Amino acid sequence: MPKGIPLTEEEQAKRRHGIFHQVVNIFLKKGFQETSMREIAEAAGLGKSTLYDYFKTKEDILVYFFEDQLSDMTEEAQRIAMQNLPADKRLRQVMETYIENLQANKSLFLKMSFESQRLKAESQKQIQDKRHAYQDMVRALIDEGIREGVFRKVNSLLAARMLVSGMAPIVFGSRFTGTPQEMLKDTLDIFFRGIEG
Amino acid sequence: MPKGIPLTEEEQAKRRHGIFHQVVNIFLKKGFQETSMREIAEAAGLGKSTLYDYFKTKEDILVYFFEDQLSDMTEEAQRIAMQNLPADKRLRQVMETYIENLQANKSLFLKMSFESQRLKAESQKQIQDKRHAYQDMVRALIDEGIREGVFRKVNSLLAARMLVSGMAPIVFGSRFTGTPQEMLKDTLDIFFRGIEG
DNA sequence: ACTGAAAGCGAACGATGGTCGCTTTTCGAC
DNA sequence: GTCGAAAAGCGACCATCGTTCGCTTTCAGT
Repeated sequence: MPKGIPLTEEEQAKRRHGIFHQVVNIFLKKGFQETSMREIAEAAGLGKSTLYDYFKTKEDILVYFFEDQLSDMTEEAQRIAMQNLPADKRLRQVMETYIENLQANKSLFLKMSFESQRLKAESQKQIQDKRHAYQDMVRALIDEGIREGVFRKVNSLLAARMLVSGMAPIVFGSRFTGTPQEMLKDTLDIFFRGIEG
Repeated sequence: MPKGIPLTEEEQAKRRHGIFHQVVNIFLKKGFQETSMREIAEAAGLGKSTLYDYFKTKEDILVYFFEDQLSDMTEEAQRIAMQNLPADKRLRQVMETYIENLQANKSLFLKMSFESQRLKAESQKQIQDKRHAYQDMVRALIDEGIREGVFRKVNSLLAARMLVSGMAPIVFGSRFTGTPQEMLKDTLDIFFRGIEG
C-alpha cells in the first residue's frame, strides 16, 4: 500500500473490499456491535484513524456490506436481464443467481441482517435504498414480460416484492422441504403460474 | 421519598413506575437511544446513580416499559378469564381490553417497539418472555373453549399467536377500514368462525 | 534534491454507560 | 433523648467508545 500516491476511486473501493474481507471473521465470531473500531483496525492491520479514511463511521462498515452485496447482485441481474431471451426465462435465471449469492454468504448475511436492526434509522434507510434498486430491477423485468405477453397485467412492484421476499425462507428459513434448488423451483412455479399471461 | 427508611418491593415498583412516567416525554421527543442516563436522571429529578438503584442498566428502562405494560395486560386478561361466561365471550372481552390498552399508549408503544429493536438480544428475550406469558393466557382461554365445545379442536398456541398478532394492524397499521372497534369485530368474526366448534 | 500532496498513524477529545465511596436521613434500641 | 446501623441519594470518577486532529512518512513530478 503505497503512501504518497493517491488512490483512484476504484482502488479505494478495492481497498474497502479488502479491509472488510480481513475483518469479517471478527463480526462472525463476536458480532458487529460488540466489536470496537480499535479491534477492527487492528484486525485489518491498520491504524484506527486510517480506518476512518475508508469508512466515515462505524455504521458505514455495515452499510457497506449490504451496499456492496446488493449492487453486485443488481449488476449481475442486469447482465442477465439484457440477454435475448423471453422475460420469464431471464427472471428465472435472475432468481437462481440471487439465491446462489445468498447461499454463498449465508451465515454472514444472517448475522449482518440481525445486526443491521440496531443501526440508526438513517443507516437503515441507506440499505433499504439499495434493496429497492434490486426490486426495481426485478420489477422492470416483470414489466417487460407483461409487454411481451408472457405475463398478464399485474401490479409489477407488488409482484417483485413478493418474489424477492419469497426467497428468504429458501435460504434463511428453518423448515426446509428440499434442497434450495427444489424449493426455488416450487416457489417460482407458483409465482409464474400466478402471473402468467 | 424518605431516605433512611427501606422501601418495600412494592414501593420500589411504584417508584419505578413514577420515574418512568416522569421521563416518558423525553423518549417520545428525542427517542430512547438518543437520551443519555444523565438526561434521564435529571428529568426524573434524581442523581444519576440513584437512577441505577431502580434500573440496573439503561436497557432495563426500556425492558421495564414492556414488562410493566404486558403484565398489566396479562393481569387484566386473567381477571376477565375468571368470569363465569362462555369462553368465546371472555376471549372477546380480553381482546377488546387489549386494543384499548394499545390505543391508550399508541404513540409510546410505537416509539418503544421501534427502539426495542436496538436492544441487546438478551434484553429482547426478556420482553419476548412477557409477550409469551400473554399469549399463553390467551391460549389457555382457547383451550377452555375447546373443552367447553364452543371451539373445535385446533392448535391453540398457533391460534393464540394468530389472534394476538392480528391485533397489531388494528392499532398500528396504516390502512384502516373503519374504527378500531369495527376492525376488531371483523377480525374476531373471521377468527371465531375459523375455530368455532 | 526539493516540494506538495496523499496516506497513515497515535494521541487526544468529548460523551457515554456504569461504579464507588461519601453524605444525609431515618428509625429503633437503649 | 441520643446514638448507631442501615438505607437512599449523590456527584466525582472510571473505562471505553466512536471520532477527530495534527504530525510523520512516503512518493510523484519538477
